[in-house]
Amino acid sequence: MSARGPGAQRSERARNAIMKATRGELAAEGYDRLSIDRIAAAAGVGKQTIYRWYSSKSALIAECILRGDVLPLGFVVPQTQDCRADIAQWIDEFATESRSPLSAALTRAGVAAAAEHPEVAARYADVTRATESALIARLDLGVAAGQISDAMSTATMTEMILGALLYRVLNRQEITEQYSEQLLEPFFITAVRVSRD
Amino acid sequence: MSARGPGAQRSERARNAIMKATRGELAAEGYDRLSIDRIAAAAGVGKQTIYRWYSSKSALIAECILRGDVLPLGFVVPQTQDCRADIAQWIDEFATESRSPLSAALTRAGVAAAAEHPEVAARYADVTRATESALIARLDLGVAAGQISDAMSTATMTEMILGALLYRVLNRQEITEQYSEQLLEPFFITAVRVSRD
Amino acid sequence: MSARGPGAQRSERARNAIMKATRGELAAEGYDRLSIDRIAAAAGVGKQTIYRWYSSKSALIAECILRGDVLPLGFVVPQTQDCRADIAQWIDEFATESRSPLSAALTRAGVAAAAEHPEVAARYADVTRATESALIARLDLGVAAGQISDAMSTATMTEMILGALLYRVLNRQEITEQYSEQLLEPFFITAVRVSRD
Amino acid sequence: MSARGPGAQRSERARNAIMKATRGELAAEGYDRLSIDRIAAAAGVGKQTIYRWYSSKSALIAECILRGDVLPLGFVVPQTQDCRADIAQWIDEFATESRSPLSAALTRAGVAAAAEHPEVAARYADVTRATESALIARLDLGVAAGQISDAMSTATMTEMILGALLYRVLNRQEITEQYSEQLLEPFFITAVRVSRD
DNA sequence: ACGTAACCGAGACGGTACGTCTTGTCTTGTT
DNA sequence: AACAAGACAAGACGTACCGTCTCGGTTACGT
Repeated sequence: MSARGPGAQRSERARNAIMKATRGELAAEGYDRLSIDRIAAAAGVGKQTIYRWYSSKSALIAECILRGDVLPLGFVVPQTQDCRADIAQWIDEFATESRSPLSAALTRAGVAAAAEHPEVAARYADVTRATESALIARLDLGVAAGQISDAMSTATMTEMILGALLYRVLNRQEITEQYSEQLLEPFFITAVRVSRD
Repeated sequence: MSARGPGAQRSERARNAIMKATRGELAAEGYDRLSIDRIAAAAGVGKQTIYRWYSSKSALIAECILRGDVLPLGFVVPQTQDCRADIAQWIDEFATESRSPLSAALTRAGVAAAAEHPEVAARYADVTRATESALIARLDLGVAAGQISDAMSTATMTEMILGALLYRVLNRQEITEQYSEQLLEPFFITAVRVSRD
Repeated sequence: MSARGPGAQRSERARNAIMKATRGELAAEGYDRLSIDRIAAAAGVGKQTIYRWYSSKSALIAECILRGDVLPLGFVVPQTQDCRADIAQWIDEFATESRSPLSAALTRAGVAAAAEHPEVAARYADVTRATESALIARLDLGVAAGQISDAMSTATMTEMILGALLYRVLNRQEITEQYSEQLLEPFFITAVRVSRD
Repeated sequence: MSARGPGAQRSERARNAIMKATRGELAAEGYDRLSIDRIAAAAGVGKQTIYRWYSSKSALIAECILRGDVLPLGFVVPQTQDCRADIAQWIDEFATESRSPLSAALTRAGVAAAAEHPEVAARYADVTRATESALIARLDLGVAAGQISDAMSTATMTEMILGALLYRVLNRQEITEQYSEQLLEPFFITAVRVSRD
């Protein structure tokens, strides 16, 4: 029946159960207060199975983040004609997700973990880098199209946008629609602005 | 004259020693891994003396933040004629402070604590609010003086600036001078920009 | 009259309240689990007032025992013509008292304290010695009257009787009337016995 | 073969080390003043390993008593022709053991624990019951052989003897040879006595 | 009559030990 | 071999008391 050779193969069932349980614990309890025993019990898994694959609590969270289970950054940046609308849509998706208490709790837990542990921060950076790159690429196109001023680096723009969004989540403030819109205001050369000048 | 009933008075020496030791632990170990036993020992204080006044580890960190011992936000925003230079100077001071590993570690620990615990977040907000208000006030003057576009809220500008700065600290990236300068670029109406339009 | 210098006199109210509260704690909680803090609170007294007069928990219990508040040994041994009836009556009084759960608990607590602390044992001995002496004296009269065999020491008889009674209290077994009567059986020369031989 | 599911089996090494360390603490410090932390350290065992198997300090002492580590009652009652000599020998063994300070301290600690905690008292009773039964059985043979008066219950005789012996240990008085001998005097029908009547 | 000294209730202090919880390792038996 | 279960050593957690010290305030002697 089994396609296995000698010795059991790594159980994908166990891996997924661990990830799911970790995500649940992270959301419910936060980063500290998270208990490996509880994760093992919830996943129906022996503790050693966790420690076999993850050397520590931080490594476990790191993997969780890397899989995209924690930070709500997995949205695709659209590529229409309208640069501002594309970025705005990505921000809206993030904002919408962040309004779910569970997702916000996960984000905070992930940030806390990254703040505390360099190894988690490294994984965290892998994920944010992907998102940053996508946003930067889209903004670069906007610069090329003359929709965005080239007076500042698009990388810095991205950090300002992501920074402001995370700042709101960490401070437990809602990311309203108006707020989202305002984030783009300073970067785009608008008709209104041009005409006013 | 005394405002309290009978019984020994609270020892200010103990309180200060606890705060100082807590700060040291935060910087050295981070928020989790922080040990009350070690703080008590370092402060030369009984554990109960800590627990008498702070109901939990989080409450202790919260007080530490409120006293301004953790986040490097205590700088005064200058009030010269040049709005951009004033804000830039505040950012430079923050950036300089953030280059100290100890200060960066403290900031990360504080953010992690705030991310995890609403009560810490509340204290954290008390402190950041003061800084935000000062920056907003200065920016508002800049708007009035026509140095800044009124197309977006100064509060949002402030959050974008602080968000970007914290984002760098959390990601363990240095806040370079160029980065600092770029943060102001999108908000100020410059001669170059005007002429280009 | 007073041999003391200036200053407030010892508060008899406080002393009594402490003794009463100690007795209550002993009966309710037993010897360990007894808390000076709780005694002070129950007595409406500062802790220092307890420590001023009693150097330790044991000294406090010792005083409590010495005042006759703990062991039910304060009964007078009657002196009628009938030695056996006199001793039997004393035993009955002890037995009756020992059936009160509170009194039995106090006795057990006192024995536990004496077993643990030589200083308590010394006070305990002061109290038991008085009782032993009274019983020995009455038994000696019985020996002189030919009612008791002189083949063994009356002191040992007394220890066997008290030992058996305490053994029952410690083991939480009731001291029944039959048991009390049997305790005297081996020591008295009875008509029945003489005639049978 | 195994009656248990998967998982590590209870470590007999740990159990024995705990018992040994508890006995040591009991003798050295007495029942109160006994510290679980110290026992764990002395036994080279985690505290949780103690609490996993013993719900409380009292339960730990109870087990210690049940294993015969505390009360010196493990001697066999001889069965020769001479009942008085048999009982006398058992008493002598107890008396000899009780002269060891360590053994006396253990006895006092055990009695104190039993006096304070019903659960300890129950285990204590399990142990004393075995000894009582053995003594009663031997005394019953003596009654059948006409060496002992049947005027009183042999159970009560046993309690008087054990009570007197414990009374001496608790009061920190030595059990001398004369004292031991006198304990048997009232129960046995001697030639002298018969002739006197 | 008044100051001085010992008392008092209250309660904060530096500590010890508690009993619980979590971590990461190790062992046993099952799949 | 990989797994679930779970015992283990280590040690941090927050709680309860300990015995000492300090705070204001209150007697009650001795001058």
